[in-house]
Amino acid sequence: MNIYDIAKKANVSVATVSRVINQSGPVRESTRKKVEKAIAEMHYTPSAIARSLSSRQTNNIGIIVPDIFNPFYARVLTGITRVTRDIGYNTFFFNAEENIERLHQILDALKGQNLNGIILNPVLDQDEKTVRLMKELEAMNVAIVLLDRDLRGMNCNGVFSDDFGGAYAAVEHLIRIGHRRIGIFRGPQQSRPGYERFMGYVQALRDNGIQVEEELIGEYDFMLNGHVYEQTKRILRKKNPPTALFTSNNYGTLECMKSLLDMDLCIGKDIGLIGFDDIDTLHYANRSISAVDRDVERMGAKAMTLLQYCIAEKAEEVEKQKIVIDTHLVLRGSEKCDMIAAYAD
Amino acid sequence: MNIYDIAKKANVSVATVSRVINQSGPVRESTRKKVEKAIAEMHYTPSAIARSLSSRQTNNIGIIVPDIFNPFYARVLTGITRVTRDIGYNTFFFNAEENIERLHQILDALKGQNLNGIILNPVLDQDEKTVRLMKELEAMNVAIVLLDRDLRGMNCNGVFSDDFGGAYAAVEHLIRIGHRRIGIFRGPQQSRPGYERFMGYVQALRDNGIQVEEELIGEYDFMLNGHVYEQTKRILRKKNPPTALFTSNNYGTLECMKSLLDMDLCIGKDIGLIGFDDIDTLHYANRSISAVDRDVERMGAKAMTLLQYCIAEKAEEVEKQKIVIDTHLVLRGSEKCDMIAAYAD
DNA sequence: CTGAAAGCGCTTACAG
DNA sequence: CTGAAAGCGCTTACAG
Repeated sequence: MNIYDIAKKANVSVATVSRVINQSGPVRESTRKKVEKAIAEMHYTPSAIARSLSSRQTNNIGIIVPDIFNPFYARVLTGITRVTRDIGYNTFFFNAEENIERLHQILDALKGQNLNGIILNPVLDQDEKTVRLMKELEAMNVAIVLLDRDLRGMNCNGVFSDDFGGAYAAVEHLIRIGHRRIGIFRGPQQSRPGYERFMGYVQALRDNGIQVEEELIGEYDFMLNGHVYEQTKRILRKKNPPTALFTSNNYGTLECMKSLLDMDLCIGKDIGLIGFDDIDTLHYANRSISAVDRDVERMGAKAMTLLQYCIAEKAEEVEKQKIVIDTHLVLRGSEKCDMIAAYAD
Repeated sequence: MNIYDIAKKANVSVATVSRVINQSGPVRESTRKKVEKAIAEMHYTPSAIARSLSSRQTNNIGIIVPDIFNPFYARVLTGITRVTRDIGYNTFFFNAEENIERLHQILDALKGQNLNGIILNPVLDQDEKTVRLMKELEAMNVAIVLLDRDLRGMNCNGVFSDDFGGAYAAVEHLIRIGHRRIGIFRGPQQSRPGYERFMGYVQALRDNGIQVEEELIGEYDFMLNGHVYEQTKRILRKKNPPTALFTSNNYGTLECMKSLLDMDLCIGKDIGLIGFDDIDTLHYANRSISAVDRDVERMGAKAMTLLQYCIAEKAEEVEKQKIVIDTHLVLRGSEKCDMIAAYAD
């Protein structure tokens, strides 16, 4: 069944049927009624495919995340779909699984899809092929918004969080309550969140006259693979161990916590700990960790809203926007350490 | 740029270009080379939309989950996309947010999309409108596979887990180590997982000559909304409280655990606890809970494989398949209780 | 092995 | 306010 069947049944032309369906152009009230009746009686649903082909508008967008299993991205997705559902967009979902080649494949396949826009959480912040593919997509008139992670070599719209400010606030707080030796597990330095969070740490130390010490710096790839677990042990075995630790994402926090617990250290007493990104599940286990938090669903929603704006404007002339979402420090006691309690204000 | 541009450039007809792109029909080697060269030089990507319209094959499928924020579904999604990526399908993602009206909207919108198939995790197991919409979709030749939850009134393919067997094994184990008074928080009884898991509990008790007691049964809607938290308190305040509790999903386990911890009870000592579905995060907090576990990614992958099979067969004559994935009991000590240690074998 | 042409189901100027 | 017709970019018998 197609638009011709409806036209015949309602005794009008397909142009008229199209007009009532899309509310494009004028239709006499009585004609509209007839057409609507025919549509209802025949349970007609217009073909989105045919519509897309002739109108050159798919109303589809693509969302690419690096790891849907990380609750952070599940939350982002919730925020995004909460907006799309209201504006009638459909969402193609892709999980790159933190694999750069997989991302390339996805982007390549997307070229033929005629999408209105893409929200991308890049796997790597620095990757020529990603940039090349994104530029091809952009040239095909698909709007692009970056989320959380940046993409060097590509000036484009994005929604990020105040990674620097969040880390700075956390470390500054640790200093204010008396910590002087603060360790950090930093993320990849070629990635915006990894770099900015580390810079926030460095700046907070400097502003308080504390030297940055190599041996208090651990590094990992933001994954859940035991790196932070091992490094936590190593860093605490040093002759002059830190009294507090700062981790750069939720996975790092989990591993660090596990490591401390396995060493029989009491978090918030024997050692202070603040993470980046809150971990809900821990509240139910009464093991909450202080954290730099942000409204992740809002980030997703903002990204979608920005994308929609870009699609509407379409003019390449429009200034690219970088939206930065605030973070806030949530303190729950895990930041404390008895060893330095005397200094606390 | 379209297929005509390529045809012109390669000095062949569009039919030939189409043949080399799709490897449909014979093409002389030298001709193929010419066409491929033209495609490469012009950076041509065929339009998936136009292709879909003329071939009546979108190669798109839809995935509808009730709540992407629940790690269970994030995992399912991982399993699904791990298969789709290999077979060139694109995935429309929808999050119903446990809202039945939202699901109806989604299903309705999907009618025009010409999907090859849908994997559905229904919001409710019993809902006439869902069934009606699914049947309409089925009539439009879209393949359907149910996941985890069932849909009454609809005979269709599905991938489930052995809810009954898993619950039975858990409760039987509790009995074997000496528990006689075992409480349960059961899920919605109109839902397959809710009902089957409760039946497993009932059967295990009966088979061991233990009476099912109303006052040891709590009920909730599988959501994270405080119901189980409150009921745990209430059930333990009874004159003759249970020595062990069984929860019917991961959210219930979290709330129950929190409630027990807030009452200063030591899980695995003062009271036994087994949940349904494992909660990874708790391992990092050294608060692991024994659980009925299942290979969720595999469930997702199986669902996608089954869907693919249905799409390929297409014949409505093919028998509907209900695949049931095994569960296994993972014991970590939380099931124990000192009060009944004497009975343990 | 290759091409001409109809058709997929819509939208959209254009004419009236 | 309404309709005839071209066009969106492909695929697919059919003919040769």
